[in-house]
Amino acid sequence: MSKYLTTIGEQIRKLREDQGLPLRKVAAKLDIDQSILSKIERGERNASKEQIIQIARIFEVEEKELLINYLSDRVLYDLIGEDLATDVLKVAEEKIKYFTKIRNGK
Amino acid sequence: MSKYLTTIGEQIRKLREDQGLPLRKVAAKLDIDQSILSKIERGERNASKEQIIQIARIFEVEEKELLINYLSDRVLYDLIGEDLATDVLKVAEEKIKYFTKIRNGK
DNA sequence: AATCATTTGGACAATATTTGACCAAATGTA
DNA sequence: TACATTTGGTCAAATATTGTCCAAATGATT
Repeated sequence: MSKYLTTIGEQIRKLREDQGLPLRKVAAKLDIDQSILSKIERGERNASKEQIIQIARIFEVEEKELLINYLSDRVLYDLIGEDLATDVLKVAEEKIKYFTKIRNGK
Repeated sequence: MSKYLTTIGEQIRKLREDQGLPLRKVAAKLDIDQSILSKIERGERNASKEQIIQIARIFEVEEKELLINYLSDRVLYDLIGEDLATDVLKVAEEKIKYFTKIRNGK
């Protein structure tokens, strides 16, 4: 079972609540309004990559862990309602393999 | 070897050139300026999903074939410069499986 | 070379989307 | 009740997207 089967928003909310911090405090560190953070946690707004990195620092978790969850959510967002979604991801993987192979000299 | 190891733009250009059509003609059918189509083919601009569907009709190819290439390009665009790209795609696939399972009752 | 068709690049305007502040209402808690 | 926290909605500013238009570059033909 992967540890990523949750949205980035849910993950952030859990981190915050586990530390017993109010939106206000965390939002202040991120230099945004608390209502924006509330919306990010509920998936109503999008966080920027920079904000995700700051959040990783604030809660002292691996940047990578949050980024993977964040980016995979964004990828899925592109595919909302597409029944081709699974095929698309497979092709995307092939392309990445192919292009990185090319980049590293044939 | 997959048939998708090309960008959607390259694929469109190939379809057009194989039929010996100028940008002007195809652009007219799409109701956009030829320079825009030129940019789409070279990956400098993005096509809309509706345009991709029209293009499939114009060249009489499977909508699905173009859409998969189109969407996978968009997915990869989100991941430009990310060395986590492969991990992200794997997690995205897991999430899709997971959520569609949820949707279909448990 | 001259001409004509095609393609490309860049400036520009119009439109749409994103981002965040702000504040009031709702909810939770002591 | 009183206080803290969270949420929902409106608004303005900033940014991104989309397409037109036209001139320059490139390619093909005679």
